[in-house]
Amino acid sequence: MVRRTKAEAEQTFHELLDAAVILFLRQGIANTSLKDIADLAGKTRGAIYWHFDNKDSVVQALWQRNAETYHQSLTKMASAIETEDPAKSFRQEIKRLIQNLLGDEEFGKVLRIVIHSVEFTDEHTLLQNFLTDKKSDFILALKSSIEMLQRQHKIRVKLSSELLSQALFSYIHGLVDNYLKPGHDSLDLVKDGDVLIDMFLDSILQ
Amino acid sequence: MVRRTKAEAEQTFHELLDAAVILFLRQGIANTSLKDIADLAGKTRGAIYWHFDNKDSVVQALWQRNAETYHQSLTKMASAIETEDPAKSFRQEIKRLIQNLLGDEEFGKVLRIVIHSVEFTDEHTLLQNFLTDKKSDFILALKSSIEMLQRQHKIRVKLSSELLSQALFSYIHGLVDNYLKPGHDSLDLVKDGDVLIDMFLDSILQ
DNA sequence: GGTAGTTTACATTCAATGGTGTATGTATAA
DNA sequence: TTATACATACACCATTGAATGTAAACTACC
Repeated sequence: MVRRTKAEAEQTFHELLDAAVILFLRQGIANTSLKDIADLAGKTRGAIYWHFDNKDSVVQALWQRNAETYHQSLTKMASAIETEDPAKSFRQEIKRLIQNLLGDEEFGKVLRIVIHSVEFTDEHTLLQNFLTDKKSDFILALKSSIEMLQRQHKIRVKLSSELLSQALFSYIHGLVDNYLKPGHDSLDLVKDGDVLIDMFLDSILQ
Repeated sequence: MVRRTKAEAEQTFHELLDAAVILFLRQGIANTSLKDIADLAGKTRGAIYWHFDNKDSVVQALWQRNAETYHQSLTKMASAIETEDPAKSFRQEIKRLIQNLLGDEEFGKVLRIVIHSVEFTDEHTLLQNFLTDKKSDFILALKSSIEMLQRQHKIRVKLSSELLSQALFSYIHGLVDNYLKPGHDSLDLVKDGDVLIDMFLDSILQ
């Protein structure tokens, strides 16, 4: 009924996203209608269509709100480890990545949604391409870092940077997936994250 | 119109599943209606509701048709590696697991569907529980095998069997996920699967 | 600095469709 | 003759996107 101030509008934007997170986690993306989200946020679908194009764009907005900054810092990993002891810095960066996930609950929720509720099919949607690009960014950052370490002879394995980055990404992704998946015989990254990362890195780093 | 013979009925059962696979991979589970499946199979929804309870039960039937035997053999891993050289057998079993995936296209497709199209949410569905149990079976098989190897002092890392099995599962799952995900800068398990498995196992096996 | 005009931030309504589960029909195999 | 393997028909609701309405916030102007 009432036109809101710019600040209020931004708040409804966030309230809509907050509601979406709750419902996506609880009942999945496919099983959540835009009306569900609007209802929980105390708004109408009109508000949703004002702020977003459709359901996929809600998910994308969630990423940009709660994950994009972490993702950005991640893509700068290669230059971040140009220190006296790049191998050690590399270790730290990987662990920091996990710590970000553990320390920021909302980030974890968005990751859960993106990993466990977004369908990846042959007919790519805009959202799929968006997320696939994020994955590529991550792998590329790992690859650049690994190449830098290789030049400094800090890598003991004789595999290509391409393969090593894929392997490391797969491992991290697997750990995170396993950690975030509901149904709790999952693993406890809080307790064991550092050890698990160290184990893997020990096998490839000098 | 016509009542089919038992063999014909079994064939439509498979034709329905085949159509479901195609559509699930192409456009996702959520975006595929039962009518879509029936149409592609040249049947009607009546046929689907005769053979299955709902869409989720179609997915479950897919698993049972194309993945269950592999899964079964997998759960017997612990006893399968009770050989002269259990560490070597363990390596082989893990690699054989990957080879199964690479060698059986239909198995790969079902894995893709299960990994990339089934939503995992807080409100568990029957299908989710079904699949989560399969995951647990896998991890348990790894754990038993690892404990057996530990008793024979074949494990060099000092981590618990629980942790090691979670780590190995995560790695394998991550590799497979990465391999099966569409959008091809993915890794090539056909070429590099063995090397990637060896690298990981080298770091934990004597 | 008050006011007319414009845009914003939604709410409401509309139109159309699609999808599900079930119930019922039916020819044939068993 | 009965149960099977579907096809057909029925009833119903959910969801989407767009179109329209609207009051208040903001802007421009005198």
